[in-house]
Amino acid sequence: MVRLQVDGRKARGEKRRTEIIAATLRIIERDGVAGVTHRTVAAEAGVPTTSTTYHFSSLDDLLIATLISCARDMATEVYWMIDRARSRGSRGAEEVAGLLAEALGPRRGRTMAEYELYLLAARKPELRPAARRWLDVLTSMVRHDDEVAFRVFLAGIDGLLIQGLIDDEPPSADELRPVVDYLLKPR
Amino acid sequence: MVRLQVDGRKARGEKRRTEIIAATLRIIERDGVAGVTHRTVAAEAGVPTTSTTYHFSSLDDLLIATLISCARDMATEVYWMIDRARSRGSRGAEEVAGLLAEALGPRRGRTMAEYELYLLAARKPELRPAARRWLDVLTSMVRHDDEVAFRVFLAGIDGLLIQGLIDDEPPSADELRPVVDYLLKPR
DNA sequence: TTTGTTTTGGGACGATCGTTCAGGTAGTTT
DNA sequence: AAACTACCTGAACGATCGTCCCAAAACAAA
Repeated sequence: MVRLQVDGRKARGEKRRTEIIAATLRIIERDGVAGVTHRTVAAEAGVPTTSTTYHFSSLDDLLIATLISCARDMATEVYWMIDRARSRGSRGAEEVAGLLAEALGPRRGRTMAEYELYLLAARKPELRPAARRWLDVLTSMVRHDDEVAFRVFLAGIDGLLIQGLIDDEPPSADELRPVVDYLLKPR
Repeated sequence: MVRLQVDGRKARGEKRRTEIIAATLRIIERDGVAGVTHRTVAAEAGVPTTSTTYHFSSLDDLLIATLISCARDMATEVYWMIDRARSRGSRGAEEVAGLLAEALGPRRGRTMAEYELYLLAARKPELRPAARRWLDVLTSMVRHDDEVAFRVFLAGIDGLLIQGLIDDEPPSADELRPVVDYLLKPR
């Protein structure tokens, strides 16, 4: 018989799976990948310890699933960033500078988590497609009048973010805007 | 009595201390910060486990000492890079592109270790001065005709490195040169 | 030599780790 | 109803972890 509704058991399982992933991401934001254990994740998600081993065959599996999910979110955020920046025309730099300041301020933990994905992907090849996704989204959305300038822009964004993470105080959008302007200015 | 020679015991201790730090760095290059334990470090250095706890009051202390030492090496390397790039005049871009390709190729493990320092420094404020040292060296050595262009250059270098770490194959100096050229070209 | 200081290293403690297992529950199919 | 499947979970195992303790060795100062 063809069932239109999904198996209720599988539905609950899938829901818990995503809850565990969300809890893992919260822990990475707070304590880094080093803080991720079956027990800390289970406690954060409010589930028994064995639940994380049931839904993920190993701790590595859990980490990989979490960071892939994180990368997917990042890609869609980049998508909407481009969309907004376009609608603001020549003030795209302001939009970008604002988002960078946000990534280094209120969303600092998330940004650190994303760069831990980067480094984990450097060591685990299976994570690289996920880590590259936001780069791919940007590349596919932007017109390439100048390939080199575009690569400089991508590298500059990454560099500003990672350098901003070790500043004692997160840089403001006003401090970032001239640099972003320089990055976006055609020549 | 004033002794010109150092205490032989302290000398040996200091030597073993640096050996432990070197072993720790090798482990970070190979397995990342996650692979660092008192026992793995001791085995790599060929010393008993308790030796690492004697010379470093905690595992955190060992990590901090290692990454500070790593940052100091990086700063002196940057110093000589600038020196060589200057002596090559307008071909400084070639020098920089070559060093980037080297950092992403043969010295890939070391580069990953350096960025793990970055992320550790993002979470541990006491590491930030060490992590910023190579930026400071560059900043102090280079004439600031254009502050913004210089900041773009620094960010671009960082971005190229971290993006190169998740490439399936490390980029060659030839691929990097146009981007570095664009970064260095005055306007 | 005697006394004091620093380094060395074997052994062990309690804590925490990843993972397994077996029994129990809830939902689906026949 | 029974049979089957998928999810849940408490308990526990062996391994490994950071760290401490203490006696021996090496060296310096008296």
